Amino acid sequence: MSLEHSGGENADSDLYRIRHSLAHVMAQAVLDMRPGSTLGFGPPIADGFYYDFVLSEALNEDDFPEIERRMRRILKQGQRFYREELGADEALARIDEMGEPYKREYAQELLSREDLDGLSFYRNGSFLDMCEGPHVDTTRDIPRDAFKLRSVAGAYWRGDSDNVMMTRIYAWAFDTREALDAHVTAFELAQERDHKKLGRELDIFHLDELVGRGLPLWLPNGAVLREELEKLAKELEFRAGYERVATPHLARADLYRKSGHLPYYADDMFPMMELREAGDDGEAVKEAYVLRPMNCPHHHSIFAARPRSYRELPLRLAEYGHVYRFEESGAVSGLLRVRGMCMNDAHIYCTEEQIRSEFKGVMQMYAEAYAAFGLSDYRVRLSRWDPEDGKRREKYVDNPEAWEYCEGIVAEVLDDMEVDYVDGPGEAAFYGPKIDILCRTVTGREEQLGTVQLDFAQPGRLGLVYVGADGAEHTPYCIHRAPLSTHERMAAFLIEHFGGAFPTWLAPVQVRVITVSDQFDEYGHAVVDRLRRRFVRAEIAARSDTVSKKIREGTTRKIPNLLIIGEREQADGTVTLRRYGIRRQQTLPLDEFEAWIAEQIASRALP
RNA sequence: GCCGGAAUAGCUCAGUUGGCAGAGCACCGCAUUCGUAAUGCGGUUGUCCGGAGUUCGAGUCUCCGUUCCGGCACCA
Repeated sequence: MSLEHSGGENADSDLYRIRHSLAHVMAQAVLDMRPGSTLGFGPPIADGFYYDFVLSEALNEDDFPEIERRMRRILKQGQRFYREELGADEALARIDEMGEPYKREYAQELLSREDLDGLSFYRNGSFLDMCEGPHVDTTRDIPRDAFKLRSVAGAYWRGDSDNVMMTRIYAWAFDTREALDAHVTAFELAQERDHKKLGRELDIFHLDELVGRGLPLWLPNGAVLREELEKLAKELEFRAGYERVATPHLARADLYRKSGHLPYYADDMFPMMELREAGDDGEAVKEAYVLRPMNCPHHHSIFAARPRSYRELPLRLAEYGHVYRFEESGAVSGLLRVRGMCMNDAHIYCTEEQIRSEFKGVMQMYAEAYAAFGLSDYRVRLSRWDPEDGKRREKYVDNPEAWEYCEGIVAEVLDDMEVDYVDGPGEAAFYGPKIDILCRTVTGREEQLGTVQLDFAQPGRLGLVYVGADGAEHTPYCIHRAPLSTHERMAAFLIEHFGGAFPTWLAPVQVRVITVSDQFDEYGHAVVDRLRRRFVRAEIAARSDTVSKKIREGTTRKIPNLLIIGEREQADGTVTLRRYGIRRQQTLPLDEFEAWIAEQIASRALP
């Protein structure tokens, strides 16, 4: 059994043994219910375990109570775990007896790969598994009330889509019932922050079957988020010496042929638009266009539009560019994976000497942007090519020296800046290594947010050159970067990160005025007018509801600042401020509030 | 794309063996003019995801498709 999934637990720990043993117990229960099923892997994971099966008859979540019942019965029986070590031939014979084709495949691989003399097996009750262990002594050592089956899912044998699709049953497992309950409660609480749920409740985006899968409609509140993100990016990029460009969402297919994208990525693009013309021998394609899946060829075309001098470098071309990718149907999800998106893109054309400082500049931009969100829970990955991976080898530009050189530069930058990072072999772009910023969604899935990529291939392929100080032509390097990812993915993360309670600078509605009765609406409107004149997104709750009702409504909409206005406030020219999540409120002169909120917004203060 | 599940009002959901499509919230109207998380009364709201089939009769059963959810694979 694979021990790759240590689940954050030491393999010798009690919890690891419990989870690992429960996987066997669950497999025993499932095999009892579905005789003739065969086994894949069944490792412990971060919050429990799973086991993969090729089932003789499908199972679904309705079967969970029965599986759990059988598991508890096994635990009660106190089945002892027996370890047995067999020599290579004996082991294979044993697996054949078991009738486990996938276990046999893996056993053979282990025996050939790892110079092992034999393999170990564990038996408990009627269940026998090829497994390295360790396990508990008896099933009585496993708490009966600290596990819970979670979901049933499909998973390819050994993670390869060319292999059989197995059925994976996930379960939570802990060492006490309290730990399990705490985990389940935390999980359910996290579901409340799901960007799909909050996106609907807070009127941020809408998905319409008729518009198309993966093509979100941004509602007024969502459009504000986009604008604020774009404002932030433009400020950071302006200060860092970027120039803005604007380019069309589509291009002639020839552009993508020349860039080399088309032959390799046609399947991931929307189908080509072909303009046909009648001729002598029927219709012929006159022109073909593609919806662009990336902005680079457009920006490269701007670079190539006229002769470039080394004096212009580094040339930094920035654009929030719309791109369209035909993501596979099963991949599309909320705002996280979409088919039409708007990317915080830029391409930096530079000399070899400038690579390091430009890369550093982009890394600093990340740090500044993420600090503005208070986003600190992310991992940095150095994404390299993997020349060993035969299946993927063809997707990389074949130039081992360039790979080695560029990966060296990127690693050097990270080391120089003392950034902690994880290694990501096989995660590179086809044209070069990259640094990716990975964040976790509320459901625990890790996704790539920002990226910086060092491209040693495309400029040459497209014939981009600049004239150097020596009067000769040179090929520039290109850095592709998207620190703020796409609006879609960034918004998804920020919605979950803030649980929908955005800081004032980012909030769709920054201030809502609540009048105690409509006698004070006139003053309320005056307050709103003054705030709006300073570009504060303020509105008035002008309904004849009770104050309680309006406060409840403002709070459930997670509006950061509620202003209560009644007789006292009107008489004194003050407002009473009730901030989101803070029960204590304060009354202050309107002037003072105006200055305060302007400062909150300008400084992008966090709550 | 693959495995499993789901789709009923704007939202959350109920709908029995196939027999008149419902509730709460939201929305609209009227009354209320209110000081800190739901004022009262009344009303509107439907391609029961789409198409085909079975049936005297389909929200309910069957088939095909679409979309969504949980995963896997993919993510230039």
